[in-house]
Amino acid sequence: MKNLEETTGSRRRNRRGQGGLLRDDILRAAAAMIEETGSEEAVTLRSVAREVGIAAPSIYAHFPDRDAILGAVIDEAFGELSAAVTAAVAAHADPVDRLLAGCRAYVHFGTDYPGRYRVLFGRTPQPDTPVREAPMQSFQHLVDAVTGAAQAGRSASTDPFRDATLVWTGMHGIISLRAATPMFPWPALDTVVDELVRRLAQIR
Amino acid sequence: MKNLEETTGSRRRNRRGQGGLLRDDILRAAAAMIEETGSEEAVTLRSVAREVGIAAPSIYAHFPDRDAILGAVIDEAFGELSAAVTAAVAAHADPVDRLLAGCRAYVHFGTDYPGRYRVLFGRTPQPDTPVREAPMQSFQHLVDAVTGAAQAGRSASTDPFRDATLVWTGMHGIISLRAATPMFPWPALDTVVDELVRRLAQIR
DNA sequence: TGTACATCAGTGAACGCGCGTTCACTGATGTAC
DNA sequence: TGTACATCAGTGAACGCGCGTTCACTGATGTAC
Repeated sequence: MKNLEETTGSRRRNRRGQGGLLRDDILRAAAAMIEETGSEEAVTLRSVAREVGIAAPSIYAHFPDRDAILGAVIDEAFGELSAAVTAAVAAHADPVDRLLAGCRAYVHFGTDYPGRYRVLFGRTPQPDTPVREAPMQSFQHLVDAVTGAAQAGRSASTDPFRDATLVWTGMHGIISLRAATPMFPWPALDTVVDELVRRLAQIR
Repeated sequence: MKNLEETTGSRRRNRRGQGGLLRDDILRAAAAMIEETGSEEAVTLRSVAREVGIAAPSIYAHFPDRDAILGAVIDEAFGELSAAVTAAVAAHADPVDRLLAGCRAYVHFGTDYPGRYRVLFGRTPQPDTPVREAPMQSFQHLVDAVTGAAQAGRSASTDPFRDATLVWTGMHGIISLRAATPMFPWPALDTVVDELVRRLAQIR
């Protein structure tokens, strides 16, 4: 029988100078728990410590408090989302292909990692939350993609900002409504994304 | 100075036979707290009791446990949303007007009462959660509205189920993305709803 | 009309739990001499 | 090459808190006679 409380598991202490490795383990465990439970409430300082196999106070060497863990998970998740979209876009030259590929990558990230997507865009921010610049830059890339399609004569958009806003809204709707109502008979993901983006970005 | 713990406030005991009134007070308080805090975590059995001005165990006369309070709030919220949409639709005769009015009412409910909308459609359901029939019926009304517009020659839709799914997805996206990123320069709500619904329902 | 009593609408104290955080500490690892 | 020692990477116990839930209870209200 295993002692269930505060067990230290089989983890070996890191060597001198390698203390930072624990930070990565903590972030990995927190992200995994968000993905498994589908909510961030389950990510408590003590539950993360348990998952990693360390004593709860050991976390304070790497994060000032519980919120800092979640904040770091958010930063990392946004980096992953951004990288996935960028890579998908880069694989195509045609403006419409680039737009559609980026959108598919965005939606796939959201449906493949619903927990991580939720901490990014599924919560009402506290009034004192600072505005993050990175998402705004990514949105600008989407505006640019719609503009590019319009300039190539492939979109009827006369207001790329407005249409990019609609596209982003629609993609967010696909991700979060599917997560909220998994029993609904959803059609195949990629065809829905393509159709939605084509209509909202006025692709012709 | 007021005693902050477990104070009973100025509430008067209900008369015999009127015990059910407390149930309504509990639901009202729970809904108000969800709206104020923007999350359901804050709705604890004890915080609701505090808000109503009763002792915590008094709740057990009306709800078997904490989850039952939230479940009742959800049922009530869905009734309100459904009534708002039905009333809006009934005010119009033209098929496109009916569709747009219903969609506007849906989105307004979501943006006016983001907390209530979130408990309805903002969470990943537990695997054992029973499927609720009422939302499926409401979705069928949306399919009917798109079908009606198509039959009147006002929509190019050849697949009303698919297009109603897109419309629902888009409306959900408007509500939840606005709640998640309030600092974004969102355009006026009604024009966004109209444009989105027109494009996704293929109104002409 | 008076009174005993059943019922209803709650209360107050207590329980065990997991939480975030603090504090003083330990013991292996590397380094200066 | 040997050894004293500083440092690093953590630990274990404890704290006060709010939580959901239980239990035995209280006292006002209505009713039967």
